[in-house]
Amino acid sequence: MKVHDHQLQVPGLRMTKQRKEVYRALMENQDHPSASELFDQMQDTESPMSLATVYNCLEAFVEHGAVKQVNIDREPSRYCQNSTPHAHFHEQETGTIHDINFKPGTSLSDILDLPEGTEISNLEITLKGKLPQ
Amino acid sequence: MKVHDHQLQVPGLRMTKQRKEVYRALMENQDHPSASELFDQMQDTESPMSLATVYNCLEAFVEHGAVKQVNIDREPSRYCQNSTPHAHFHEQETGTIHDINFKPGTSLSDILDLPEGTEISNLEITLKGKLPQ
DNA sequence: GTCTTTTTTAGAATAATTCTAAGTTTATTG
DNA sequence: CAATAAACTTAGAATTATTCTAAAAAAGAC
Repeated sequence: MKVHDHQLQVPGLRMTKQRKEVYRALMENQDHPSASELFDQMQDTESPMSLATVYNCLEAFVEHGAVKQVNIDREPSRYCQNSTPHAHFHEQETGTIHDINFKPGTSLSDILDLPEGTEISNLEITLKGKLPQ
Repeated sequence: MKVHDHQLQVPGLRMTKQRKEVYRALMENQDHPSASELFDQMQDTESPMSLATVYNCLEAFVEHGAVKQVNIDREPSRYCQNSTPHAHFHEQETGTIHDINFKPGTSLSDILDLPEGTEISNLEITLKGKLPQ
């Protein structure tokens, strides 16, 4: 069994060789690549694939909750291997995207004036600005 | 002086008749229209205008901080007359977008694990789900 | 009024994403 | 295993929100 093989599974999803490669690329990189950046990476693997397939794979992962799709402004979607709830910080100077975790024990309803009984199925928090150096 | 005329000003921005109409439409409606919805509305006014102009006007308002551009998923941008910091709730069944205010005295840094000294220039919070009837 | 800058405009261009329809792979069933 | 069905991949076309272009119109400055 190769290193990392145990990670290359998404429950309920058939893992074709294309999906494995896309998933591996996402898991191994800490940045937030776009579909076309992933497509470029895929050309150097054992299973180069079409851009449509990259999109198809990503869509399947997102639908299965294994990957998060990150939309900032009208820029191309980016994809995030961290599927737990978290926020994104978009550093203005570099364009880098950082994951920001919630403080333990807190939740959005601590600061938002939401009616009682609101059911949240999805949330996206994006900050833009400058991180200290 | 007509009703509402006093509102039709954006500091630092020349108010052409096209901009006045777009701004009025945004201020008078509580929904979050897209550029093309605004374009349609503009056809019934005294100064029907091109779609490019609607986009130009909106861009100017957003740059001047008078209007907020709301991006949800990859849907067309929507525009929000509420330029103060707030969140957006996207009701799944109807597609309606509601403004959600912050609880007084709270801020995002109450719940997010941000490094000290972080400068936030912009934030976007979008929730999706169901509001109680 | 003349000059300069800004704005508007129609239409073309761009680009991320989705669609289509055919081919390929994988799973299932007898 | 062979046959069939279902799911996946693919190249290329289509879609579509938005931006760009270059020329005309409007507004402001002098």
